Amino acid sequence: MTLVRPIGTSANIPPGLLQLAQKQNINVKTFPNEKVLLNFLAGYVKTVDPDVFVGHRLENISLDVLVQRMHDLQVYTWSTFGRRNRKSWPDRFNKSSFNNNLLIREVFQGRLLCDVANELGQSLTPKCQSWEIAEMYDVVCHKEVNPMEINFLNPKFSEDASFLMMALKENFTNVKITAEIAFSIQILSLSKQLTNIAGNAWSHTLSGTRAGRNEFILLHEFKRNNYIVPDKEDKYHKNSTQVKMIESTEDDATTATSNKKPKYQGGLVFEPEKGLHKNFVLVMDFNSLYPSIIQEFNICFTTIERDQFNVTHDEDRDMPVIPERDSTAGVLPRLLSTLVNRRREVKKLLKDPKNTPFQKAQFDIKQQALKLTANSMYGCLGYVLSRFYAKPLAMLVTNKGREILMDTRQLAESIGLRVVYGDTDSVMIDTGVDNFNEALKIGEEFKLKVNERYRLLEIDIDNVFKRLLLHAKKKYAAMNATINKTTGEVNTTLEVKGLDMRRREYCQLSKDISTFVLMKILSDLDPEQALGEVYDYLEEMTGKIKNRDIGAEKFRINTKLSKDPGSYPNGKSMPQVQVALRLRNEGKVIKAGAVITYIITDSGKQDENSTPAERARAIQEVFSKGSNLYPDAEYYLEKQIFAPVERLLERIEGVDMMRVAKCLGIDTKKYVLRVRNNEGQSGEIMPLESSISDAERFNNSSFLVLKCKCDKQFRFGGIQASHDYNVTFNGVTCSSCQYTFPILKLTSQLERTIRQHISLYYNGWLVCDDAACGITTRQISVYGKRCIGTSGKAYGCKGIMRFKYTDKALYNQLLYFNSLFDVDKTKKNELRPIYNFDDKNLPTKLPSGQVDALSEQNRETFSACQEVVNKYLDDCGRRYVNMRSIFDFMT
DNA sequence: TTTTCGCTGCCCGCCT
RNA sequence: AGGCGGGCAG
Repeated sequence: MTLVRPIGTSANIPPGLLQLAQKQNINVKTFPNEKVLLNFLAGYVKTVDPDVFVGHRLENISLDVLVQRMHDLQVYTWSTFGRRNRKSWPDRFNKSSFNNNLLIREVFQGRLLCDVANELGQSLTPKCQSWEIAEMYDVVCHKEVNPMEINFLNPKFSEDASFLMMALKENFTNVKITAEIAFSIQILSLSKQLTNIAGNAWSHTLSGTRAGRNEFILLHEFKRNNYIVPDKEDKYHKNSTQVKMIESTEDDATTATSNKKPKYQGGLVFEPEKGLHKNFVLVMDFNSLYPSIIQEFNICFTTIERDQFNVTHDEDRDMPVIPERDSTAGVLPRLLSTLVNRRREVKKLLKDPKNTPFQKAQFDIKQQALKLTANSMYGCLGYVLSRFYAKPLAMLVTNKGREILMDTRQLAESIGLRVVYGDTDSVMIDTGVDNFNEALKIGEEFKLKVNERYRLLEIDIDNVFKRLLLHAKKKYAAMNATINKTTGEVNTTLEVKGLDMRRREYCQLSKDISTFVLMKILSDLDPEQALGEVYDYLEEMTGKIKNRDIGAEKFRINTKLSKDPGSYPNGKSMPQVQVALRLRNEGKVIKAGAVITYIITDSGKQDENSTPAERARAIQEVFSKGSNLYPDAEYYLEKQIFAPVERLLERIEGVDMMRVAKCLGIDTKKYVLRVRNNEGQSGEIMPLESSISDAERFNNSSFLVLKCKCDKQFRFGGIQASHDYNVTFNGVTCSSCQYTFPILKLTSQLERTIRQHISLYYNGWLVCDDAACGITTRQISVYGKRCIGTSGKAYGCKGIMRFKYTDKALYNQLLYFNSLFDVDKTKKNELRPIYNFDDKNLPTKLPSGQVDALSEQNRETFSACQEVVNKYLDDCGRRYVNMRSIFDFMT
């Protein structure tokens, strides 16, 4: 049924609407004004007496308006929307308008409000990005629908019946779609199961919060076990005087985004071995780690002494003690054990072929609800406002989690397995084999070894990756391999976690291209060929984008506004904010928490200097007819395609990033600049890195030049062949006068040279990295690292000022001097040569036996020299870090 | 007669 | 470096 009233200032319904509705078989009722309509609706609700209202965004939009209008129009039968018969509006109505959610709750008391897009709905549809009704329909029901933009300000709605009818049908469709979504995600079934398990109010479960459910399940459980539960606290009645005062003082109502600092340490994440792994990689995963830890170690309010803890804010001292291994299980572990066992039983029923599909669906929901309940237990331990807040217990759980993960890694490595990554409850093991079954066998063996260490805790093989590309912590892509047991064939599917293409701020086109690139890189193709195909594809796509051959919907970017759009300090540079403000100007309601869908449009040459934020347009505006707006090819190619693709290919062997940039039509000058910037920034001081040879590493370092008593100067390169000096068992000897350098002379010359380098460094000459400018100066621009240019006023040159003698170069120089006296390196023949290989006058190499002997004989002398260098190196090393952090903005 | 909200770890981009 | 913003991961 659809109710209609006249729209806008007009007092009339467009003529012929009812006939049209009848013809199309749609039940439409018309009313002379809004008040009559609302009265009818109230009466209708009373007769139908529904238990549940199902809708899309009821909480903050629809019901808000409905209740407000009933109040303003003095609809006296308003209370039929709930089940309490009431005459006067709640007192709360006029005061504190900031949370009318509670008010709505009160009005609808006695009936359930089920919102498919509220927090609960969103938690059941994690694949959605904007939770628009059309998107949810697509994701959940796999059906497409084209949403219509309805602007009732348009006067045609009060004149043209067929025009209005379209809008009414749109509403009608949306209602049907919402119902379909609600059914599809089984939101009512699931919330009912959750409610049954926890023993709270169903209406509360439907609002989507976990804390309340958790509180009730614990209340019931403790009551059952004859415990007295902690009192409920509010602002007048507080039990704990000490801790919470501090924590609640700076709660600011104006900031929607809570500045939540972590209260205790959480899960452990291993540094990934970045790059492409071509062997089979096993993903070993502890099944529901935290609930299992609580059971395994008997962690409970009743088993752990925690009053004395949580005082010093020092984790090591506040960490409670684990109960004895054979102590009787506490309430919490028993509760979790019950939940897990019930789930196991339900899953058994699920597999029983005697059950109907309907019953199976019911069991499946129940099984899910049990899992959700068990898993939300831990989170509430660390929730400050929880009635059962227990930081010591939460700390203990995560502490055990870290311990277990480290132990698991150690176990793996002790039996020669390579752990390439791990996050909180999982380890990835590079098996080193390229055969699925072999890999599986390694996994099974490891699984046994791990599981025999624990009573309850269980690790399992979650996935087998044929290829794995690790990009950073929590960011990777993999070819997930499964084997067909009958044919023995290995199938693979792409699995991506955390990468740009998983994020809603990247448009579909960007995701498509990233997917293509990954499929190629992770395929069985010859690497060179794969890259070739990637280049070609990128070039082809660039052409299509520039020619506007790709539909604008592929360019949609989603971003959430957590705050009111007006209150962003940097709003000017944020496209979402600009779009939100435009929409608001058009009269749309944009509240904090809205997801903005927009496109960066082409400036069309009219305004060359406009920023992307200024050119951002809401999706509706782009699609409105005659808009003449197109996606900004340059912006998308650079920010949405090149950037993610660059990150994907970053560590792929043989990739030519310059060519990638060229394929995408990126201004290569810009790119070169950016690369050069990053080189210095990523601070490639890695003394541990032994992969590069000294010859390479110290390529740009100055040689150590010694001056003999006889005035002869020569390059000193450690124990290696030279025409100018020999190293004998007495020390360094000049070839022309046979003078042997005493240690003191050697060290003093070394020290002098080092000081020269340091003073050169402190001269602090800057040079602009733009070759066309090339200005050298010691003047530091007030604009930070920007080149001050020839004018001295920071325009005219876009270059970046860099230190001529960088701190890195100095550090490297010292390392080089150190290496000259490194006898172990000498023996391994790893010193940097002092002659070029193509030198005509190359001295004959020293025999290795002689090198070994000389090395040992001079070990003491040389280590004295190393001491000298190390004195400065230590000093510099420390300063290196500090200087970098202080002056980083201008390097 | 009063009402909200699970946890931590990590990466990326803007501005100052 | 800090602040702000974004929202992925477990």
